[in-house]
Amino acid sequence: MSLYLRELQTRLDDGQDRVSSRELGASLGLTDAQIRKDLGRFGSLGQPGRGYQVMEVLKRLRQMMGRDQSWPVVVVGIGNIGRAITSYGPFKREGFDIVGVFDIDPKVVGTKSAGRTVRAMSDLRAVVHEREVRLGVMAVPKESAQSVADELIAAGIVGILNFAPLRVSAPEGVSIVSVDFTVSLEQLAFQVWLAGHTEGGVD
Amino acid sequence: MSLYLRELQTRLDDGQDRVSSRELGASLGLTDAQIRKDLGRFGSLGQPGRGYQVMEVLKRLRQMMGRDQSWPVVVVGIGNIGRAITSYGPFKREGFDIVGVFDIDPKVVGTKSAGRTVRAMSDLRAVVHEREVRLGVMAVPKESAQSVADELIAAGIVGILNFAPLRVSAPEGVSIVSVDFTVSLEQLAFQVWLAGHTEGGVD
DNA sequence: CCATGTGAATGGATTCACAGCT
DNA sequence: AGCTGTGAATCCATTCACATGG
Repeated sequence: MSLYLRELQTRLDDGQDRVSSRELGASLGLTDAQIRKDLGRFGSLGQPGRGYQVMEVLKRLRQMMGRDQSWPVVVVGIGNIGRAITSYGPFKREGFDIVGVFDIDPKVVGTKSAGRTVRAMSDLRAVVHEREVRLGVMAVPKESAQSVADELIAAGIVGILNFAPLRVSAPEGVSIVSVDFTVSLEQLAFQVWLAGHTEGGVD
Repeated sequence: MSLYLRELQTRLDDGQDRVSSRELGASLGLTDAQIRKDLGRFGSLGQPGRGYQVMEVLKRLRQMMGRDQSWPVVVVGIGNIGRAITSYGPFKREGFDIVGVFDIDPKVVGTKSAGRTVRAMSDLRAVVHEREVRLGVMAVPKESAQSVADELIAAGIVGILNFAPLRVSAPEGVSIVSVDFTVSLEQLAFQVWLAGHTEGGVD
């Protein structure tokens, strides 16, 4: 769904002010009817015969998705992935503000990552409360993932972006979204494998 | 679907030799019927009254998904994400073998990443042909993403794992899987936002 | 005439329910 | 009893088709 935001933003940057469902569909790989259904959920924004006004829709979409505000974020686990995350440029532009980076390893605490000093987990609760942080990015090895998740939740975090290759469990009211590189690569390998085995015809 | 592989592998490592659809469902967040339907697609592997033999299913699943072989992989773009990828441990275990790392930036070419020397794009074709590589990981800025993708495809790559925040287009027969951190974070933010706004009741 | 919004139709996936095996 | 495999029923999402408005 946030793909809409990206596409509309791009078109706005290009100076486009109106767009039809057919155009959007072509860019996003969807049918025009699908676009209209999706946008229709946020109210009637389009003008029959003219299409949608990019700026209007963008504004409304951000509003509806709570994206008209800036989201403070904490990052836990400053290994290779954690460093990549803390220095990932696009976040800021999209309204995500990294307000603290943490690690459980005392050897890492005190070092810098993308200009930010890595803090100890004992500081987590204070930062979360002070900055009213609701989102946390967790880039730790799978062995410590569940316990770190528990710490995050205990500190008041209610949404975790998890990079560890396992399903972390969380109580009702806490959202988890996982990114798993291996799973993504496997999906890709499967698609490729399928493409190479369907020409011959599977049963 | 590859979540099955991961879960079953974990259970095998724990010394478990049989598993029921209900157990698997609980771990993966699916119903038992769903598990049976899915596994049933690969033939009748379960024994009524006894469940599934973990090793059997694992073997069969790998076979059916083309995962009984090792997949050579090239990585293009040795920035923060590229480095995280090249040093990401779980890949090797799951049968993905990084056989070459590349970058378009001459300043990066010749440096080392996770023990591997970064090579110039001009070497790409030779490596792909020699090692019969079909999969490529692309961790480059979005400005160069499409052109790098084209180079990969021209070199013979038929599956690209894309980390750039845009839809790269590819000809028929080439698979693209995208990982977009911002989109993932936005999904999370949306879920959290939703959870905080549905108790009060949306229209 | 072009494009939206929306009820109806379609298709696919998930769930139910149960027969049959151990 | 416990659990699989599978047709039937159900649900959800996408697509179609068209009436309506610019």
